[in-house]
Amino acid sequence: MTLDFDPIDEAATNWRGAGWVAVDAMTAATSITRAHQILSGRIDTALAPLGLNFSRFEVLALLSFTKEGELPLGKVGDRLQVHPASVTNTVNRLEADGLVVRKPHPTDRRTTLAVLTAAGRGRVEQAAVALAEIEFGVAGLTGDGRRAVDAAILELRVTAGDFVSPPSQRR
Amino acid sequence: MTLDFDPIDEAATNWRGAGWVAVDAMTAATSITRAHQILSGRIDTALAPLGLNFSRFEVLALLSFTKEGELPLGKVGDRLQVHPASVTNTVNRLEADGLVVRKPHPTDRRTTLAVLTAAGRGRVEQAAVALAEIEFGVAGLTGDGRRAVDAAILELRVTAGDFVSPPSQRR
DNA sequence: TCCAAATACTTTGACGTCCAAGTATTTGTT
DNA sequence: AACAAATACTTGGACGTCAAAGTATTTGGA
Repeated sequence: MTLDFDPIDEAATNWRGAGWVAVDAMTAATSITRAHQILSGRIDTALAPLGLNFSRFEVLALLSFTKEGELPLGKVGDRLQVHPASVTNTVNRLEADGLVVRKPHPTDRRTTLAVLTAAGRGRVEQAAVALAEIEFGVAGLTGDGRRAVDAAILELRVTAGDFVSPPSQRR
Repeated sequence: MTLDFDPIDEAATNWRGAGWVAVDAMTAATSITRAHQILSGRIDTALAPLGLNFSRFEVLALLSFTKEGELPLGKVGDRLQVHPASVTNTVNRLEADGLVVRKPHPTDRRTTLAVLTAAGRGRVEQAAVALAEIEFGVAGLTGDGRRAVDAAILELRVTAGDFVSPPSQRR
């Protein structure tokens, strides 16, 4: 199923031939889409033996960075930039697997906390190792390539309103 | 819901603090994931009034580049690098909207052709204009940024086995 | 104090993607 | 010629995501 030509390059040629504009924008968008497909596949494959996927892993990792290992569900969504319904769904699964527990917020009864269990803490450590081993799916990207991608996408994220001020000290 | 810090930068700091390795790989992977979210959202928003999403648009565009406006479903999947089941699903919807018609292959009865209808051809032209107007969601990426992203991700796609030989004449 | 508006989360439903299995047809070998 | 293997597509099921609506609780005025 491997092609003997670059499908994105091919698409660009076709677009120009059809007289369509914004070809460079199209190739950039298509490249990013394909890169995401590749990463997502590699990462999910690496995490599957641990019963995790990237979303679930991200939640566990986020919790593990907090002092108490707990965070309101809403905060989780904000940090990871995912829809509230997705947070609910992800936490449901983590809870079913005993990696996280829901706990009422001590003072605000609207709020629910996700709390990392001991099992969850162990699991996230394993997962971090597994992901480091496959370099988060970006094996194939040199250090320069990674920096270039980060820098370019930073512009994109700023225009999307991900955050207001430029990071104080970006390496 | 806009944060006052860069969540990816924040994550990198946390990872280093936890003593986890492959931090640069993590940020690259996270950047790409977030970029995909942003693009996908912008593109789907632009296409929604036309009753399309990016997948459906890609199929129509691909068909429109062929001489006869038709292609076997399998070829569509190969070119767009999506799962056969997804092609079936996408073509089902396009067919329900009258943008495409299924036709038996003249000589191989296993094969089904997707054929662009007149309505489909009109729709894809409109969609191409709509997408050019929003620059495929990559507004915010400079020309340099787009080239950097293309080049970096090309390495990634090659290691993923997307195609065998480097493109003969990549601009 | 009272109540409309905001906030936090869940539920439901529409889609999309992939995998695995199933059906039909063609190829390649013996 | 016969048949196992490969190819092409569809189906069904498990998951994931998002939008919109629903429930509960807190906030911020009037």
